[in-house]
Amino acid sequence: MSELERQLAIIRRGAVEIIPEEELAEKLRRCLATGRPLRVKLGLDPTAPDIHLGHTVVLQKLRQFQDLGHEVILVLGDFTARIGDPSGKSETRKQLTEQEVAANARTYEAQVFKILDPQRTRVRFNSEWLAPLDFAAVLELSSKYTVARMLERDDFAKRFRRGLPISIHEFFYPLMQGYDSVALRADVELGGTDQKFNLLMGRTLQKEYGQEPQIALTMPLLEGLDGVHKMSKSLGNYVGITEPPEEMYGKLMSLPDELMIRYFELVTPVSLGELGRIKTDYAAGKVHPRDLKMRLARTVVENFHGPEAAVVAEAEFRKVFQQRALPTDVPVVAVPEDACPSGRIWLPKLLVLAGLAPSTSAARRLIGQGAVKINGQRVNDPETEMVPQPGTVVQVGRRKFVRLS
RNA sequence: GGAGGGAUACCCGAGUGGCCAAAGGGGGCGGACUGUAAAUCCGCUGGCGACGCCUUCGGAGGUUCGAAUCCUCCUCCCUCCA
Repeated sequence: MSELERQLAIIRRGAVEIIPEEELAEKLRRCLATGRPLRVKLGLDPTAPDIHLGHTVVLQKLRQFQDLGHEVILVLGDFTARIGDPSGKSETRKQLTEQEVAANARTYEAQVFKILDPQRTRVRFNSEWLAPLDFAAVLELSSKYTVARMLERDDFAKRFRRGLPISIHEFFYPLMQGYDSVALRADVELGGTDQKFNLLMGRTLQKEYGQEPQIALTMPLLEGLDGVHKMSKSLGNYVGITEPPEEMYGKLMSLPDELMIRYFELVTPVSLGELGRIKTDYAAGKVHPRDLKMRLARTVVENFHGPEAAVVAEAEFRKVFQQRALPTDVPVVAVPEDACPSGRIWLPKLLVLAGLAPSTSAARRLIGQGAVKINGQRVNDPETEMVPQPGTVVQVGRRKFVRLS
């Protein structure tokens, strides 16, 4: 396999579209000949600095570019964010102060460099080149595109058809993002599939400004732990990359089997060859799906917390969920004196105090449903009273434990 | 500016004077099974030391023995016309 083919294969991994692939090959060929790396751009929204696995799909791809010797430019859309929100239908997004943007940028860096190589990454703010544009420049920019083409964009088209409002300024978002590519002379821009229109805008504008157009590379939107909706914090189906190792490992083990391969492909650094082996072994039934999933969980945890942490997390998982034993670290909770004047405490009350149930009503239900154990002993009577002896372990469901102090 | 329709629990959505803490579905949570997967089955899904009481059906008043349901005003949303 030639170097060009090798690079193309790696870049293609997991990608939904590479528009157009021939041009990418051409750019790569030139790279190999001249030694000048590609400039690969990714835009980030500085309003949401909490990164989860879903965001890492694109970061992982950037990392692959870096490993191939290319250069990555992260564009923080501070200017874009200061103006408002493009896709929000009704609420105008609160404007960010410079301090907030700076703070978010730092948070981003801390997280992003868990995946990216800092040596080969540059971070830029788009206010750098967008803020100085005057109205004449904006007019020129906006003359490069037509309303009809703007309305081709899916969400605009939909809203237009339904008679929902589209503010004029929303048209500027793709223009601004596209202009980022012009300002940076990007060779490639990455994004989720939802970014396709914006990525293509970069191509169009670059051509208008006399540049060679960038390649638009779209990556899938990763499904979350529910296996249905895309991963997002608000849906609660996410794995945050700063979560503790045990948490991360456990969450990944609850992933539906169907998504394992996809996760291997999109969010782990396993090599293409290894990935191929995993796929065939799994398809042939050579691995127990559970074991493969454990490998996935281990790999991901390793990636963010290191190999030792991964080993510990796995051991912990085995202990708690396979052997049904107590976790190593059980949070300790103190029972306030005044909660049990008679020396005994009503169990539902205890569960609430310990944060194991939201209300005594809910606690009663849980007890009635056989979810509650004291020192491993199931309790079924909601009227149970007990002496809160230090060391007593209270458990609700499979994963909530508390030790009394 | 004119005409009409709507707002019900986490979401969708029934209910149009008492039997309503409010059908049904989704989601979620527990239990069984198990591989913290899927599928399946069962239960729960406002609060309160509780077979009773309290607070909930956009908001504020009113009618009534009794209101999610009827009346008045207000807020917000949608559809059609201009």
